Amino acid sequence: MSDIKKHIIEALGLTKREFQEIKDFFQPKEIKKGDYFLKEGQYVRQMGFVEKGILREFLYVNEKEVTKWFSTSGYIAVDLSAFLFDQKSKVNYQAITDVELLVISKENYNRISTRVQRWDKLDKMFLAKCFSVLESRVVSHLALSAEERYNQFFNLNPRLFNEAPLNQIASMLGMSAETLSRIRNKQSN
Amino acid sequence: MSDIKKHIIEALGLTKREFQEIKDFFQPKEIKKGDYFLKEGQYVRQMGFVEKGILREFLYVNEKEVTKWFSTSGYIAVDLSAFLFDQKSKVNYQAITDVELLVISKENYNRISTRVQRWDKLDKMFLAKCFSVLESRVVSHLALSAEERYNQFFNLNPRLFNEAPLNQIASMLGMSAETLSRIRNKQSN
DNA sequence: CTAACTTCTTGATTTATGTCAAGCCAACAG
DNA sequence: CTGTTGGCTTGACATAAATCAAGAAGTTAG
Repeated sequence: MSDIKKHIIEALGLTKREFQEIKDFFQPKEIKKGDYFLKEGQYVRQMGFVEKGILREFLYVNEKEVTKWFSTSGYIAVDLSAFLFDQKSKVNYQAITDVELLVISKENYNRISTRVQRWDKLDKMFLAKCFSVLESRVVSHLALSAEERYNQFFNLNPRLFNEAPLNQIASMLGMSAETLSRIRNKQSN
Repeated sequence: MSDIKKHIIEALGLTKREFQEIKDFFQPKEIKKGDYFLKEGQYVRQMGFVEKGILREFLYVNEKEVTKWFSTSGYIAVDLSAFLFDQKSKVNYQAITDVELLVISKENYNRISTRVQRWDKLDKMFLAKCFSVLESRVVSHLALSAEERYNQFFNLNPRLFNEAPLNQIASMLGMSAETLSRIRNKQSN
C-alpha cells in the first residue's frame, strides 16, 4: 500500500476495507514547487491530502503576508470552513517543494457517508484533533515567549526547519525572521 | 420555547422536531458565581450548553493562570478533545456570574445519532464553526497588535467588557491588564 | 564564470508591551 | 461607619521583540 493511503487511513481512522470502498473518490495530483493548490477568493470545491512535500497556507492581513500553517504528509490542504459552507477561500496554498496530493471533490466528499457508515463520526473525530492543535496554538500565544513557542514547535516538527524558509516559519510562529534567527543561534550554543 | 432551547437549536442547526426527540437527554443545571463546572484533571463526562451567565475557561501554564475563553449563551462549556477522546480535562470552567446550563452526559451524547439521523453531520458543522473561530484567533496573534486584537474582540462581544474582570479579558487577548486598561482609555478619547 | 537573487545572520536602534508600584474607588463584612 | 478587599488606572521603568541596515553565503540564470 502506498504511503499516501497509509496517511489517509491513519489520519481518518479508516479500516483498510472502508478505504477500499472510497478510494476511487480520490484523484492523485502533483504540484510543482511554487505553484498554487488553492488561491484566495476561489470557491473551495476540493480537499487535498498531502502525500509528499509541503504546502504553505498563507493569507494577507493589512497587505502583509501571514503564513498560517505548513501542510506536510498526513495533513489536509483546504480552507475547511469555506469548503464545508460553500464559501470563497480566505487563504492560499502554495507548494514550497514539489508536492503530491490526493484530492477529493466536494461531491465525492459528501458521498462518502453513503459508502462508509461511520464516516461522519470519523470525520468529526478528525476535525476534533485539528481543533485541539489549534487550541494549543492559541494558548501558546497567550502564555509563551517567542523562544518558548519556537521550542514547542521545533519539538513537534524539527524537519520543517530544513525544508521551509525561515521567514515563513517565523511568520507562522508570530515573530520576525530576525528574532527566529537569533533564537536559533542561541540554541545551537 | 425557552431561550436555551433556542440557543441549542440555533447553534446546532436542529429543527424543532429533531430537538423534541432528544430534549430529555439534557438536564438543566445551575452554577453559582465562583463555583466550577469542570476542573482540570477530571474526566470529562458531560458537555454543557450555556443558557445564561458566563463561564470562564482557564488553565495554568508555568504556574500562571491563562484565561482561554468566555462561554456565554449559545456557547458550549467542555474540554472538547478530552470529552471526545475520554481524557482528563486540561482546563477549568468557573462561573464568573450565576450560570444556567443544559448538560448532556457522554452516554446520551453518543445516543443522539440514534434519534436524529443527521446528527453527526450537524455536530460536525458545529465543530467546524468553532474551528473557524479558533483559526481567526490564531491569525490575530500572528498579524495584529494588542490594540487591533482589542478592537476585533470588542466588536464581536462588547457586552463582555462590562461583565468580566478586565485582567481576565486581557489574559484571553494575550496582553497584560495594564495594556488593556491603557488601550481602553485611549479609545474613549 | 559572473551577475543577480534569495536566504540568513548580525549589529544598532526603536518601539510596543510587560512589570512594578502607588493610589483610587466601589463593594462588602464586621 | 470603618476597615478590608478586589478591580482598575496611571506613572516610571525594564525588556522582549520589531525594525532598519549591512553584509555573508548559498542558489539560480544567463
